[in-house]
Amino acid sequence: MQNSFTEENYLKIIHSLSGREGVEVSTNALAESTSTRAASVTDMLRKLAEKGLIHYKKYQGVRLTDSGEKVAIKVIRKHRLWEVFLVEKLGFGWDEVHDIAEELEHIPSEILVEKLDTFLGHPRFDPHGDPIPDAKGNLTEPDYTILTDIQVGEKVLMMGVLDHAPSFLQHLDRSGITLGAVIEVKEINEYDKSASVQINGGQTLFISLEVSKNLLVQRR
Amino acid sequence: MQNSFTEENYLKIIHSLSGREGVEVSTNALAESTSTRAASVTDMLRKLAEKGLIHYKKYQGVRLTDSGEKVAIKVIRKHRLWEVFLVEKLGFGWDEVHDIAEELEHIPSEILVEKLDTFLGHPRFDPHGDPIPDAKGNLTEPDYTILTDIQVGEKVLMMGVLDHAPSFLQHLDRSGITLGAVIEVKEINEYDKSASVQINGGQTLFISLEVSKNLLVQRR
DNA sequence: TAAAAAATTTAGACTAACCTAAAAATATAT
DNA sequence: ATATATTTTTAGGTTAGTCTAAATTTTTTA
Repeated sequence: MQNSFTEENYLKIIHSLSGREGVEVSTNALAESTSTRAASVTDMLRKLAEKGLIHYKKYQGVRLTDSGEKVAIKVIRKHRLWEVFLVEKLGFGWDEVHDIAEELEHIPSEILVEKLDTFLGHPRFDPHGDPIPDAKGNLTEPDYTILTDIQVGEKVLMMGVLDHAPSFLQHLDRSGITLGAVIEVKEINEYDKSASVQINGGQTLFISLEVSKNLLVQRR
Repeated sequence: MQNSFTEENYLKIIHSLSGREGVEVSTNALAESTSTRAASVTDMLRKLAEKGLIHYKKYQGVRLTDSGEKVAIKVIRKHRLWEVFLVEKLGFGWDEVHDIAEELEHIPSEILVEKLDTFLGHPRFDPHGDPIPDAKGNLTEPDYTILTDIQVGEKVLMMGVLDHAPSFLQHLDRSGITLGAVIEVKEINEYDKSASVQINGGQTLFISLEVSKNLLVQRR
């Protein structure tokens, strides 16, 4: 039995909100993320539970079943592959692709996804540094560190972002902070935790705590 | 105001059923093509008329308005561009792409279509030989001739198909009849109008009237 | 630990797109 | 030209996904 566009979205959002440990997701959190009302979420949760896609006990929050997890990961795989296509092949900016990929991710056709994956050369990461699950549904989260956890003097590689908002990504573009950039933390301001960082051994710039909190980096 | 997936489909089908002269399309024909019941079609026609997308008088059949025509042509442009993508870039066969393109054609984003068009090198025809409308909505039908109108002794170029059914296309594949092939009509059987044709100056084969009726060719 | 606040669910409605059955309009045939 | 057949529309209903308002459960606070 096929899942609807809307059902797929709920599963994807439950996946992302429940994090790596598969923690319970609240009705209100889902209402917020789906831009609907809590009452609508409750209706949908009952349906998803009946289909065996989520574990759901009234008032207790919700968690994906193995079968729900599978569906969610397939959607995420499609989303991220399409994002690669849009950026690498069509020349979109990383700040422009999210909404279009939200639509493309629901196109149903296993063969399409696999041919797209091959066409793109089996990319491991999407344009925001998020890992792309493989065809079997294996999704291995890289051990990224948030920039706020990096000490003064350390040199790290910029590997991803937590916030995918266009305005944030555009801000990074203007600062010259791209995936793969080398970031050296020169100084941290005790008062507001803003940082002074050097990009690729060149330009030094100040970044606010808000920005640091959303940058995923890797020690080398 | 945005049109729904379903509305776009009705407009596209009205376009194709009303042919080049913009003839009236009947409710029953639409019910057939949309795989719904006539009563459902009537509901949708009332809605499309209210939106100014069709001319509709009860019991009189239906015709696209200029604004409906614009929407239909945009959908057709997207459908055909995606088909080119699926065949040229992803390696699908021309018999495999229709259903997937039916989904992709409804992805909303003007920029996406234009970037896709550029990526594909502004193709003029889709994998079945159908012309692709340009960004301004100009759709010029080439002057194809149906193979049944070709006389014995004439040499023509295979340029398109009327029937897009996978089984028909696969039959052509097995016969070596591809777009661009040179077809020379060697003989026409008076009794059943089947023909004997030579492909690319090589193999000679017999094709039934049913096949001839669905082959679009061009005199040179 | 009882009262207040917050979160969640239930009840009842709405819209889009579909359905069946019956009525009305148009077309065909005698 | 009237009777019959066909086509189309109307009437009333269904499902998915949403809503608001009210009721219920859980959590927090005093």
